Amino acid sequence: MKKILQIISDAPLFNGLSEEQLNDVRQISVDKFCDKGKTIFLEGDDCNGFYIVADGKVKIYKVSFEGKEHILHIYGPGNPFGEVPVFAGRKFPANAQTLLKSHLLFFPRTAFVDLISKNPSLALNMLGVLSIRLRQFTVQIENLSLKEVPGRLASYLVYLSQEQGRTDVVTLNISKGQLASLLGTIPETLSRILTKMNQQHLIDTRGRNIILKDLSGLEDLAEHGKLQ
Amino acid sequence: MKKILQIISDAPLFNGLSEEQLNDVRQISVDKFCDKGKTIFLEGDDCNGFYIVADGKVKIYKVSFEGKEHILHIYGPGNPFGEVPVFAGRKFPANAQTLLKSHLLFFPRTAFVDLISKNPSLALNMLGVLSIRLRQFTVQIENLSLKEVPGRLASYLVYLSQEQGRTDVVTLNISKGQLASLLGTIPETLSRILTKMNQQHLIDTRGRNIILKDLSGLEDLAEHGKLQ
DNA sequence: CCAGTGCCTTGACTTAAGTCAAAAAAGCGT
DNA sequence: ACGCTTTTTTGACTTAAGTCAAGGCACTGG
Repeated sequence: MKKILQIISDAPLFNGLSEEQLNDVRQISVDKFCDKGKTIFLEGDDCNGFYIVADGKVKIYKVSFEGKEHILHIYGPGNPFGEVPVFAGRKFPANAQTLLKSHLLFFPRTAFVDLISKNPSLALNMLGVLSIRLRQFTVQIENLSLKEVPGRLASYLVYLSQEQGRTDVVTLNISKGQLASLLGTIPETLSRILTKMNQQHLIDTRGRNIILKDLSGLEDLAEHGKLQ
Repeated sequence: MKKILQIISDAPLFNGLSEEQLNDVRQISVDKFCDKGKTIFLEGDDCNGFYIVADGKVKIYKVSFEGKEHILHIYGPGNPFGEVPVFAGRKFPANAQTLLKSHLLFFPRTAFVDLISKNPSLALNMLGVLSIRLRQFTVQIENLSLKEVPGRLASYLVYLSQEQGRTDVVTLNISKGQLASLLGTIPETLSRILTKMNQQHLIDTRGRNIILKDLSGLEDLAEHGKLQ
């Protein structure tokens, strides 16, 4: 287990804070250890603070009345989540569950708000975090409403390629079922589209490794939308 | 034209600020008058500040490669927009255009960041604004990926009913074409669904006035999704 | 090594919603 | 009130993607 102060100082949210400020942050943090598959909160739950992933993986998701699930984000070490109700009303807007055994840091609402009020740079960092989220959501909404599933998948592969710094091959760090949910579709459809992309020599799937045989073709598909 | 100070003190973003702080805000604001249909910024444009609608109406939207448009928000007096790049990178994530002749207040980036650094309550207000946006986006994403168009329309009507404080009738303040774009569909589909809802005595459309004949039926549809 | 479980793929079918085209209705300025 | 433009509706058709059901694959633990 990494030292808490180390985790905190590595998190983008606390970037650029002084030693003293980091210590203040540490003072108010509370450790929480969760097994895989543990529900952290549910949509509509009252919120009295937010979390940062110290270790492990967490999914943030919505569920329809029929039980269908749409994953909004998957967060790993250093990522905060559940901040919305800290600043706007008191209820969580979505559900959170661990995908792996995880170590979380919990920051109680009032103590954190006090801290932000006293540290302008922490406030600006938090504004940055929320703004980046908003930007990501605009992309997600654009994908959902203006692109078809092949375009969304291509976008995701291109994004992974940038994320992992490779143009030849990418590795999925989630299951294909979860990927389907993240792309706003179902596993069957995702599977069929992967097959089609294989046939058209855009990619070559090897389990969770996907060989990018035609990155510019994928970029094109991500932009213009139509497959085949 | 309302006095600038009045507009500023009415905006939720500046709620609870002192007389002096409001004056500081006013000092850095720049007036901008736009005709109807004027593009304020385009996705990818460099940003050096954000706006508040003083008067008029503005749409924030994304455009697909084929030119199809999805409206993310429609903002009226008191609403800020274009804040994302102020705190996260420098480019606008979407397009903005006036729907009416409008009066905007522009806040230059650096001056505003200085102001926020000195006024914790302004920082908290801005965090609140961004958090509310995030919450709205989670609802939009849920609607797009987990509900069909009838469910989205029903949600919107229920929302309007709450917004306008009436359970018997609501008034659209945008065209049906714009509503279609806001719901992530096209005018033809929206029109067909309105006809169906009429047939099932859920509503009764009278131009831009929609009589809610069965609000609980609409709530049910918004929740469970299926029409007919 | 084999059974068992969960994950992924494939096939046949259904359906929601998009496209294209045209008509009808509603607004708007003169 | 008139003609013009824009918005909305309707119809016939196409298509992307969902549903349901079955089968294959792959990893796990005994």
